Amino acid sequence: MEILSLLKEKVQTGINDLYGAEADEKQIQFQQTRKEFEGDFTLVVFPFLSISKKNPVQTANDIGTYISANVSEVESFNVVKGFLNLKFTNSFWIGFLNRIAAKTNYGIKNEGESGKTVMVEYSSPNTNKPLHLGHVRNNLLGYSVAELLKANGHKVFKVNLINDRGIHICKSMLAWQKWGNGETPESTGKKGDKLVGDYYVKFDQEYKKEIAEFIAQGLKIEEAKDKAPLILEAREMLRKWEAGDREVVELWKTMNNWVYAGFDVTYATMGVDFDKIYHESETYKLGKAIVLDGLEKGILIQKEDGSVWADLTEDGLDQKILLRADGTSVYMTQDIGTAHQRFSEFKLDNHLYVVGNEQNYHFQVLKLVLKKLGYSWADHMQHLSYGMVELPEGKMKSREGTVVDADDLIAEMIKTAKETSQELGKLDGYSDEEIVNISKMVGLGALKYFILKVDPKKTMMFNPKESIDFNGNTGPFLQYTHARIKSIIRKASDAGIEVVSEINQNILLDKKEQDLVKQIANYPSAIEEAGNNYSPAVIANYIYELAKEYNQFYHDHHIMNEVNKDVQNFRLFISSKVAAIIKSSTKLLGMEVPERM
RNA sequence: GCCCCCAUAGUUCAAGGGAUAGAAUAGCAGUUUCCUAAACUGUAGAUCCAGGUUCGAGUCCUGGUGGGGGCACCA
Repeated sequence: MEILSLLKEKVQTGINDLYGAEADEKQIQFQQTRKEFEGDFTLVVFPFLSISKKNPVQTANDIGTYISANVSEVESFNVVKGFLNLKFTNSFWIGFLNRIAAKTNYGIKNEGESGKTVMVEYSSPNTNKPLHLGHVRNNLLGYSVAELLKANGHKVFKVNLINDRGIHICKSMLAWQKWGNGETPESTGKKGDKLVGDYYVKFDQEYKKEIAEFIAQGLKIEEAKDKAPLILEAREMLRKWEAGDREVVELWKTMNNWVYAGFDVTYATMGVDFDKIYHESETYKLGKAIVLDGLEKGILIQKEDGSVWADLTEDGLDQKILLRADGTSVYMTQDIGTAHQRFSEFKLDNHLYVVGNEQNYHFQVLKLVLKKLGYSWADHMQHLSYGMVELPEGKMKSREGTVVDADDLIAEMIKTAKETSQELGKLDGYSDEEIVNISKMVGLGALKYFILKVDPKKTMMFNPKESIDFNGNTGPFLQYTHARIKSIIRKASDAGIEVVSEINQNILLDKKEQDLVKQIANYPSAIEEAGNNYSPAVIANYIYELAKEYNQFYHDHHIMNEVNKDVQNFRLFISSKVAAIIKSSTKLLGMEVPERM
């Protein structure tokens, strides 16, 4: 808040006046006053004791006296130990509300306002199997972070780099060729990504059988894995693909298109989108020229077999291969190329990669290699390294059938939302269309909030046996709060009462009302903090606090029955503001909120 | 073997070096002639262990224990 910078300034001059010494800006720490104490903002005075040469209470009293005399917005102060609690005047808070009254998009900056452009890469799936819960976290995070960056005024490009080539795709293709009997999504009624995924699993099963046979014949595991006919065939298929073999390329196109159609459905239900989609089949050769250039300049090294490496041992890391002996690229080479391509194509101030923390080392190396190659923009690459989603029995493993399928999970959430609504009788008398819409909003809202409220960096736990809650600190709680407010506003409107655009300066706010107004005032800084930290969790926590405050206010105060018109106007006004903030903040999490539920 | 990350109520999550470590859920006890009880109120319950730095440590440092991830001419 603007008032905070004013306070900091006054503290500085105050300390100068009182003790004749300069206070370091960093020493001036304001925090929100805790609920159990009287006040709005609190200054921690411990850092000034060496300057004041007095005890904490005396020092706090000195500064408090100075501030309340010199800042008209400060009504009173109190001191608890080394903490100076400042209380603002009633009219300060009313004034604040009147200042934001006309703002239709309070707290949100316009995209482009900051003058910065950011690229956010997220999702980036493989085309050999359907999306699972891990991808869901990635997608929701990527989407939400992109929205947060927009809300902070940046121009944002959302991009997806689809991994549509490589040995894993060939495995699905080969299995389909051998055992598919010409099955298609149409003939089976299966989603394309599911169908292809089934053949990926089929390959693995048959491959394992071959390995087991070889081991029974006395081969070592490594050797068996390397010599199994299926893997040899898959490699041959990859070779043919790279050589442009028509039949293989045709099959590859067909099956990939099945997968894309399936992904599109999942993306659409999750509500995520992209400004641009890259395909690895088109980018995997990028980077080779850059690497060869680096070799020529002596930044990279070449081994006897002709392979090219980056030597990072001086930086405490290993050597990293960048080109194979046969001159082909590896993953890292491609990332070097795509990064270069993007920074050349767009004027990017920042490039964020939303990728799991299992790839921390990869990104560390990527940045380092790019810097060694002399690209200063490498410093503007950020890895949003998010934690894994774990199940009670540990990591999800597709081979062991413990993956939580994205489509199944979403469908389950929507179904539960519908059942819960019906049990509570919430949707009685609603049209089928409304019931479907609201169930979708609530089910997805529960899922999205559940995932996004956790700090992205942390590993999170999901227990499929316990369905995601709809009570307490949940998405539906926020939606319910919104719907309740909308209901009041409708009732008011029916009674001929509209939300006012200015509040009477003379009404007195009680404690609960002040708490609510303070939380409203925190919205812009919550958006900034969430953007700076790439953390939707910051927003999630903020909305929850806001909704909780509102529900308490709602419980204790009447609106329609309030006889004092000014007070009624005020309560209707903050209700409407809270609803607007819930709507705009949940949107940053990719959630929708219903008008009623 | 080497490197990185994590450890908070029974459980799932919060806490920019600052006050008495917050919520939710599960448990217990309540609130509906009153704008939606998917709500509200009360109650009980936690910083892995041992040292250290600091006026002050869940947060920083060292060591240990436990868990996860990475160390491929896979992507």
